[in-house]
Amino acid sequence: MATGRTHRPATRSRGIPEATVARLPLYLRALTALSERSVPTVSSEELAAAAGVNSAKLRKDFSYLGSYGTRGVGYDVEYLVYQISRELGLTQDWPVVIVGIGNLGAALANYGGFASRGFRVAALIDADPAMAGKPVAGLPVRHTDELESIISDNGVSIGVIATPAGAAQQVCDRLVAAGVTSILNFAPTVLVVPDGVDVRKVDLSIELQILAFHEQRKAGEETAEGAAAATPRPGAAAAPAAAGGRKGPDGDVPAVMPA
Amino acid sequence: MATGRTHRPATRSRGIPEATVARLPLYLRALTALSERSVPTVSSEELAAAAGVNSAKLRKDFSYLGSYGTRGVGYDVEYLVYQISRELGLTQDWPVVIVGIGNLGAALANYGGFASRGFRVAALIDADPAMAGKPVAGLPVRHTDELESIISDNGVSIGVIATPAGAAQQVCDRLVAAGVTSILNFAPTVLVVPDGVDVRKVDLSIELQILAFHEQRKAGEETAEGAAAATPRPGAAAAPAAAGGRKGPDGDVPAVMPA
DNA sequence: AACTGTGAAGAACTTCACAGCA
DNA sequence: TGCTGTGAAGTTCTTCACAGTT
Repeated sequence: MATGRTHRPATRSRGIPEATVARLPLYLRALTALSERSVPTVSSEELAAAAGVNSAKLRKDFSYLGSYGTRGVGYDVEYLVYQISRELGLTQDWPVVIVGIGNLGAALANYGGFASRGFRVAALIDADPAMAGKPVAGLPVRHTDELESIISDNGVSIGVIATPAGAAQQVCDRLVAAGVTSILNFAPTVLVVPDGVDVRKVDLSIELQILAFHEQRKAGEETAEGAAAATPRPGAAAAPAAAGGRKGPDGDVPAVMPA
Repeated sequence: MATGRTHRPATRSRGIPEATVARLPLYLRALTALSERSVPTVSSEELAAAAGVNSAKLRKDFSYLGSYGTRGVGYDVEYLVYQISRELGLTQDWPVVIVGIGNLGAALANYGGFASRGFRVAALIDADPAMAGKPVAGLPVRHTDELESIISDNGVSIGVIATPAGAAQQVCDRLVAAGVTSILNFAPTVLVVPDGVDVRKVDLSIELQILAFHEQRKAGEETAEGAAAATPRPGAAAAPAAAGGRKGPDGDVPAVMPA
């Protein structure tokens, strides 16, 4: 999903399809679980089931990485864990900064899934002076003034934005100027970044809206099938006092940090 | 991205492509912003820029909904807000429950983006008896024992799971048994659900891993191309004893709720 | 016999480019 | 003239089905 502007033409190098890259972390998780249970090998069928995809897709995905399996047997779990980790760049340490330590930022700081996969939270940054120094997840919150020095001192290239929408672009600009080239954005805004910078977006409200769409469909099917209020075609302006109500400040995202 | 098992063949009805549905919330957000600034109409070009997509795609997307624009002019903002809201099912009220009130669950409960789009948090549920009654985001946390009655009393059909991985499937089963048919899963597990139930997955660690992949590529290109070390490459670490190391409990997700 | 690796067919999605309407 | 709506072409992703290997 969303990799805003700047998504390199996916060409160059021995390109692995984007869709495949997006599934590698899934396989890695399933494999890690098997590894912990000391399972030595898996078939594409079993692993696919554990990862929630179908086996043909999994085999095709792996074929882009190389021939890491053994016909008639399956894949060596440990070996595959290593190969996928390497392909994803998880065999190295990635220092990360989280900007915006509100509810969400704090949740992210406490999230255990980062450390276990090569990501190290280098610093937590917030614009609220009152937060400065306060420990969150064992790290003292630093003030936004220090953003640039933190980034360069730690060689940070990945930034996580968990500020309110209004502050996101500004924070993004500073991160990029300081040398960050990959951004994970939780703020409900489209970030504009220069070429060469990757942005991925996670939007809680969007996911719910997609669910609502399907939910509505289900409800519709039950009653529909037959008749009743079909879609009121636009034609004229029909739409009642429409749009009304959908106003008001967009609230979105908790966190501190005044624009 | 991820809609685990059970993703209805997308057929039936006057099917809107899944990819289009996933973008409607994006358009809706951009339109809402325009609406707040009292902008009466937009061209596909302008709206596309605001939503971060290209205009041809936007026009194609809208063409699946109907002909809501005016040639030579553009789209009526208010009218389009209404049509998209209706299509997404946001003109009705969706009661939602959040299960697992740890850091993440609390962040979700405080998230303003829900209420402003037709989602109402009907209840916060946690397995920790010590949490029961404690107010979070203005709502008292309820104990898991009450899960079934809360769902049926409020006619909840959408559930959000923010528990640790170990508890997710169990919670999911109970939600489904109680009547929930759409689930937004933040736990790093593949949920198994019966047909007819939709699952969407949001995985913080996966997004970071995808960024790391691209980041690694960039680093590789720089040196490859020939010249000096620009971006301060992250910590070495090589990946010696191969596969080893990647062990240890998967920690993941904060939150309470013992398995 | 069991299971991988992969060409080839098919489906979904995106982009082009232009006809058509206000 | 300006901009939408959409067939058609192009691209990416998925699935099939089977040859190849242990």
